[in-house]
Amino acid sequence: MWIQVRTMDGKETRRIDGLSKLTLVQELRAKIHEAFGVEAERQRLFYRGKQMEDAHSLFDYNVGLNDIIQLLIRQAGSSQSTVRKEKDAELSDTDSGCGSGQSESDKNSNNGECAMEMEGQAGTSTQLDLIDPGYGLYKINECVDARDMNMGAWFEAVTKAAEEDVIYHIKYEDYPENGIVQLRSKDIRPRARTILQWEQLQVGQVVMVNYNPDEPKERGYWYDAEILRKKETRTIKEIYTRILLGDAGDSLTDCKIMLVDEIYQIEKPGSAGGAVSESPMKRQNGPECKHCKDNPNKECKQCACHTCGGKQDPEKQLLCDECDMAYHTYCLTPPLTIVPEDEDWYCPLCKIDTNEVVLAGEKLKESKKKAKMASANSACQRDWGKGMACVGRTKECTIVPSNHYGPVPGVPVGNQWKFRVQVSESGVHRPHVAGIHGRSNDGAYSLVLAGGYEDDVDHGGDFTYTGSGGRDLSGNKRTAEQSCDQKLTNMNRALALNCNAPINDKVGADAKDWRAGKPVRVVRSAKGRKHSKYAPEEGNRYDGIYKVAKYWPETGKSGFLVWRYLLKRDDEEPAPWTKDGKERLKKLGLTIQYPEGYLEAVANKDKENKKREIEDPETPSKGKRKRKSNANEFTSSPRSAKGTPKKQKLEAFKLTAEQKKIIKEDEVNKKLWDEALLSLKDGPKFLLKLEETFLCICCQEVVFQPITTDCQHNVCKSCLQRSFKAEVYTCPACRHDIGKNCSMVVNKSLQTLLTQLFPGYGNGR
DNA sequence: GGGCCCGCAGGG
DNA sequence: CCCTGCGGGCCC
Repeated sequence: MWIQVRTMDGKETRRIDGLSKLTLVQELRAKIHEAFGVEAERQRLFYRGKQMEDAHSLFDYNVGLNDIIQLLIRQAGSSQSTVRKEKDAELSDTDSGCGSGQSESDKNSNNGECAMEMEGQAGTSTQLDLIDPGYGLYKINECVDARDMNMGAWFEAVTKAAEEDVIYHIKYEDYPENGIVQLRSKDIRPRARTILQWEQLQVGQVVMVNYNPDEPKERGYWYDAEILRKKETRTIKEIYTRILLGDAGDSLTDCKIMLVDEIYQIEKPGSAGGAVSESPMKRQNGPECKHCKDNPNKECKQCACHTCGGKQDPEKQLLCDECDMAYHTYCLTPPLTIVPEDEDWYCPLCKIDTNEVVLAGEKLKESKKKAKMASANSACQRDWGKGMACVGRTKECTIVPSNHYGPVPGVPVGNQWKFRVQVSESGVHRPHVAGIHGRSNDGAYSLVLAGGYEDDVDHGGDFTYTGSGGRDLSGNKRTAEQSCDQKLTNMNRALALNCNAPINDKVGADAKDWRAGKPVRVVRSAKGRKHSKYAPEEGNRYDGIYKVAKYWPETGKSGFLVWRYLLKRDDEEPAPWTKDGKERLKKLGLTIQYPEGYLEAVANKDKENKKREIEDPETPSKGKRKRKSNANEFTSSPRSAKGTPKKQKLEAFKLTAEQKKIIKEDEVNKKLWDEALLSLKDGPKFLLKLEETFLCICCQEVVFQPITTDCQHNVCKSCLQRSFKAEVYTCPACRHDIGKNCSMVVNKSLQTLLTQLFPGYGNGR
């Protein structure tokens, strides 16, 4: 498998090949060193906002195919705090220290960066008299938020002094030990006090959110963030953001915000007019200690004395230099009477037992789901996850719902994909492995012919198909020999329901009028070539709509009962193996599709193998040979795919006369239509263009019940209503004032067209 | 070539 | 949550 590594500033992105799911972060670092020339020690790696630690694998972090990992480059020869920080990062993961994985050095990071003026006075300072220094935007004793220069998070602070309007002397309310810190005015702003409602949150907006880079599911510190996506269903509300780490442009992309009802508006400098002396409601940071949640009355062996758990006598607690645990001098055996003067002190556990295994085991303590996975239990010697067998989807078809019958708009008969996961992404056949997609009390939407059952007969225009089940799949298998009778349940029942006849689970049924049955999308896989000459040469091909003409139980070759189905083709688009069909494929310029970046990965692998063979020509191990032949097999086909005639004129997408008429009627969207219609020449791709053109900015799907605004944007009626409910009366796309009294008339012409071109797309909305 | 066995996705 | 499954790569 391969991934992308991108520098934090987004300026450089390189792909890293030859990875497996079991690749460790330290191994990845070596490859990044090769690709970027950045030594492992200088790399800070983030995946979905989470910092990656050496001992873990890509699988541990759920890194998927072609995902992006962000690289933050440490300055070479940076101060001790860097080293310290790295140690903390490791500890944060073992959960041995304090806090929600937010290291002590982060909080103190101003130490090295800013001049400090120690002031005897401690404690928080609210309700003090505001003093106007005579210049600048803030008064003395004003409640502000101040940025920590190293981590980029904002903390509640109070101004203590000012020099001109450039430097403010501030004091962090929760970190009196930091003393007085000098900051420039750009790193200070009025204390956040406005919580934004869900409806007020818009894509592109920059707000202040709570986020924890080490433990994204936990409460953390307060960062500025740009909203990238909003997702809302009946039960969930999700916001994905780009976390901004200071003003150097560093950011963490695709960070999911857990606390969506604690998102603050960013106050403009000077907006408080110096009026804020009483602090607004205190914002909550993540607890320093996950175990006791910072409860001072609770004993805690994690953040307080590791022996007694007591929090008293902090000055008598010794910190172990290995595990960072604290021990009262008097809780040790034998007790110490004085604090030792040595630089390093190791606790009894670390001194005796430096075995890391326990810690490593703790590290791998993952989510419940992961714990149940086979790879977590079995010792798993074998490598896996290098290829396309275990990858997840990177896209999802939203143009039609998953229970959609009939063709998927924009996917012509003859469309071909290398892997099943791509077929799933396209929406044509969603299950990853299963042959039938359906619901047992509704019907089947699609099936795949892959030669998995050898009693199946394929004549192209019709074929017989065998149901699923009746196999012993224990041992985590996906297929096996028939070992018991199949039942007409689950997917078998679903497929039977497509037949135009009352359901019968005893003897099956014949359709009265087979064409009147529910449509099934049929995909043929190259695996079916063993038995069928209609199977494609490579990958999986969409062959159009079939109907279930009849189904019946039968004793299969195995001797067990199986359910069998006769399907007949009923599609106007010609089948890919017919003369017409072949011509059409040419006209549409259809070629097999590979996952993004797949061909490069194969090419790189090929190169690697060749190189290895030159370096080591005498001992080509069996494994190497095999891999090489595989790679060649892959690379040869794409070449022929690329060789398709380029100048061949593509068949344009055809709109009906009526559709053309309605487009003219949709005058308010003339500009958009004019541009979209230019893509008619691209055939089925026209629909993709349309999808893009009429995407609702709120829900990120094709607009449903569209309202066309004066500013010529199209938004779903329900999305706009939601916005109005929150008393936001501006266009979600451009902020143009729509007016409270907007009548919200649905653009009927547009709705008619979209329904025709994307049948069923609004179902369930 | 063939057995083995992994996560993902979906339904129930 | 659990169960199922006409993929697909590893390794003998």
